[in-house]
Order: sequence, then structure tokens, then C-alpha cells
Amino acid sequence: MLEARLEQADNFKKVVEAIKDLVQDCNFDCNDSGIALQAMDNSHVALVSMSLKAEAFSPFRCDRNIALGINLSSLTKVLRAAQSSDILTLKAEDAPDVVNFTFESADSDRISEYDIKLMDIDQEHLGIPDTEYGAVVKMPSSEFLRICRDLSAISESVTIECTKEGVKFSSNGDIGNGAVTLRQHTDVDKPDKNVEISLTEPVSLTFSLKYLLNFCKATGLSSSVELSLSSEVPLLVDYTLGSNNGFLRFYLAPKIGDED
Amino acid sequence: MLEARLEQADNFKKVVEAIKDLVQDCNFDCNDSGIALQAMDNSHVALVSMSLKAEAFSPFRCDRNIALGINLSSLTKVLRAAQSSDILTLKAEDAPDVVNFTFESADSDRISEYDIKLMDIDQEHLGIPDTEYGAVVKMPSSEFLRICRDLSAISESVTIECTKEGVKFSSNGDIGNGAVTLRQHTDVDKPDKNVEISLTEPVSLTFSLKYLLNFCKATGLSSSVELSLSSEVPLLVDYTLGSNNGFLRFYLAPKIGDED
DNA sequence: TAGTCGCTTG
DNA sequence: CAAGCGACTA
Repeated sequence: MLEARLEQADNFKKVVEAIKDLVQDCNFDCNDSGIALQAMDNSHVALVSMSLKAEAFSPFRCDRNIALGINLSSLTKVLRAAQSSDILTLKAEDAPDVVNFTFESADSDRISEYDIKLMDIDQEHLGIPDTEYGAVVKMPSSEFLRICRDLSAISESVTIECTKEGVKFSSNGDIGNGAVTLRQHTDVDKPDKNVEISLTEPVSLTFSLKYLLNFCKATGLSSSVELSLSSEVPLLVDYTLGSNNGFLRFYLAPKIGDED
Repeated sequence: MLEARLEQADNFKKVVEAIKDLVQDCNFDCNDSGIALQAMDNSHVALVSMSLKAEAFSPFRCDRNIALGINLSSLTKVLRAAQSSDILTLKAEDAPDVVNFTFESADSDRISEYDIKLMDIDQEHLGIPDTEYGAVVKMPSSEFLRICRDLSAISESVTIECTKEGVKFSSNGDIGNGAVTLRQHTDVDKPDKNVEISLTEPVSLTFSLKYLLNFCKATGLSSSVELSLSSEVPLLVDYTLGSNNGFLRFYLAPKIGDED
């Protein structure tokens, strides 16, 4: 059986909120090391990969590997019933029909319990190659959100250009053009504001802002985000969850004809 | 003649907003003790009973008993013209064709006046038996709203089960099941958050969430709500208006086949 | 289907 | 105290 208790229901809510617009149904793969999820988005352009390590929970118990096939829209409905400071406990039998979510208010005077029916989902298991990226940019997640939002007023797509000078996000559209350039900088006092660039090769790739904005729903999960780019390889947008208790990663194939 | 002056138009607005979706036309029965209203909802499943005591007004004058038959949708339109902090005055002759609403801004710089035509409405007077309920639950009205909302994501109906341990709201639906349990608790520091249960007999009854959600439009009128239940008797959902100046009560017949 | 209002969260 | 998200209304 599976039993996983999370002190802050909020974290799980945010993870689900961040992926529910990309994926309809997916398996939550549970084993003794934690809970993981991998899925292509509905239009097969983006890929989501999430991991919540066992250490994120206390306690965490999972006797056998089980795949919980859940409809994310049902899950969202249920999670809406959780106050953010509630304690969330996830339970399932070894060959389950349902997964059980329990939300307890901190003072335990209110207990909500929900069962969600499970579904069989074809496990199109997606090997994600371990790529050596030409450029890795670490920046504040709020900054990334801001840039995607601002540039989406200009165009549907953004070109991310990484050189040793910095990273440049630019869009060209009908009303004009826009570009935001970040230079690498580190400040020990405000590590959250750091922009760090590791470059082995300059890159310039173009992506759909609609998807990037979707990924940005994970902003609340981590103060920083890591963008990894290489030519002709999907962009990796990586949010590391607090205390390194897991991650939420999005992959997005570049647009082919470059500029819009 | 009738003349009733209410310091806060807002309260009257909220009362009307809370019932306008249940009832199309109804009589406002005015006499020297105040203004009252009773009506079945359009589908004859729910009953609304409102009372605004004379003390809620200052001044209040009503020489003869009069029934003001008003179309609630017209009334709503007129009341929308009132700012929430306006002073509302309601006037009618003894054998009136119209009822007059006057809204004055607090500083009296703005006076709006509306006449609504009255209609003859068959006074199907509804004796509401004075029931001794098996269970009475007093809880924060916002909590009740929250529960009805959450569970309506699961099903059309909710079963309310009252035992000496607490009160349990549960729903079964296609995507799964949900239940919220509240234990009795009182905290003198936060009386608004109290959950108080008076039980003479355990009860379990099922109701339509659509109607309950409708009743919840009265949430803004009172920080707490009282649910009274007995087997095979309509549920009473009771919002006491501020300073005990009246009430807004809803009655809803239980669903027969219990579970959905 | 779009805009407004209220509620909840950070 | 301000912003974002969700619900309800027109």
C-alpha cells in the first residue's frame, strides 16, 4: 500500500495546477523512492516530468510499485477542496481502484476526505535522453515569468539567445519588437536574484510563448528556474522543488523556421 | 401607510439577491411588527421565509397590514441602483398600486427614487410547523459555503450526517467520493469559527447541492448559519440577521432515495 | 463569450 | 496590503 503525508497541501496543489493545462490524464508512478510523473502534452509538443522524492513526505510508505492513473481535472477539483495550510495524505491500496486524499486542518477540527477513481493509462514510457546542453541559464523564476508575459504582448514566440555576454529573449511582432537581455551576475546577499550562465556553445532557439507561459505556472514552486538549451534539442525548463525534494521539468521542442 | 427607513441599503439588497433565483414574484407582508415574506421556490422544493423586524428600521411605521406583491427581478434591477451605504426608505399607501424606494447617499447629496408596480399574488399561505429538530448545527456560514462548493465538484447532492461526534457532509460521484467532517468545537476568542452541535437524535439526510448553493447567497448576511435536521422533514438553513433584527430561512425537502 | 466582483494566498 | 485565480452575471 501507499501512504504519503505532506505537511503543506499547497505544494501538491501547485504542482497539479502547473501541469493540468498541458496533460489531461496521467500516471503517478509510486515506488519506495517517491512519486513521479511523465507525460507528453495533448499536442505532443511539450513533455512534463515531475518527481516528488520520498523525503518530501513524512511519513512515506510505498510497499509496491503502483501507477495511479488520474484524470487531472478531477484531481484539480478535489485539490481545490484543500486549504493551502492543510495537511495532505495520499493513500492507495496495492491494486487500487481509487486513490484517497485526506485534508486535515492544522487543528484537526476539519477533515475532508476524497476518493478519486483511477483509470488505466497506457504508459507510453518516454526515455528522456541525458543531454549535455550547450547553455544552461539559472535565473529567478519570477523574472522568467515576467519576460514571457511581457514578450507575449508582442508575439507568439520568443527567441532565446545565449552567449557568454548573457541571455537575450527577443520577439518580433506586428506592433513592434521587444527584447530583454540579462547579464550574468551573482550577489551572495541576494542569491535569489542571481543570473548564472554556463556556456559551452552559443545557442539561439525559438519557442512558443504559449507553452512557456504554461510552464510558468510552476513559478510559485521555486524561486529560481534553470533553462537548458542546445541546438535542435528541446529546451529544458527545470524547477527544483524546495529542499531538493524533487523537481518539475518541462521540455519544449524549438520552432523550426526560427523567427516568426 | 407604510414607511420604513433602513440605514444600510446593502442588507436589503443582499436579502433580495439571496432569494431572487428561487422565487419570481412574492408578497412582502407588512404590519406593525415588520416586514415578512414567505414563498415556495418555483419548483416547489424549497421554501424561503424572511423576516425583517420593525426594530431593524428607524423609523418604522405601518398603519395597516398590507401585502406588497413584487416581481423580484424588477426589485433587483431597482436595488442595483442603490449604493451599498445608501439609506433606503420604503413607502407605500394603504391600498397601493406601487411601492416607492428612495435611496439617499449618506451625505444626502444624492437622492434616487423608484416606484415599482405592484401585482396581485395569490397568498398561498404556508404554515411552517414548529418542528423539534433531531440535530441543530451552528457553523460559520463561510464554512458551509465552502463545503457546498467543494462537494458540488463531486456530485449534485450531499448527505448530511449528524452524530454526537460531529457533522459529516458527503457526496458520491462519477469522479470519486468526497466527505468533509466537522467536529464540534468552541473557542471564545474566535466565536465566528465555532461549530456547535445540539443533538437529540442522530440524523442522515440527502439534499440537492444546487439548492444549498443557492441558499448560500445569504452568506454575506451573517457570519454563522444554523442547520436543523430531522428525519423526513425539510432541512432548515437559518441565517440570523445582524442584531437579531430578523432572519432569512430556507427549507429544503430531503431527497427520497437517499444516496445518489 | 467577456467583464466584473469577491475570495484566497503571498 | 496587493495580486492572482475563480465564480457569477450580463
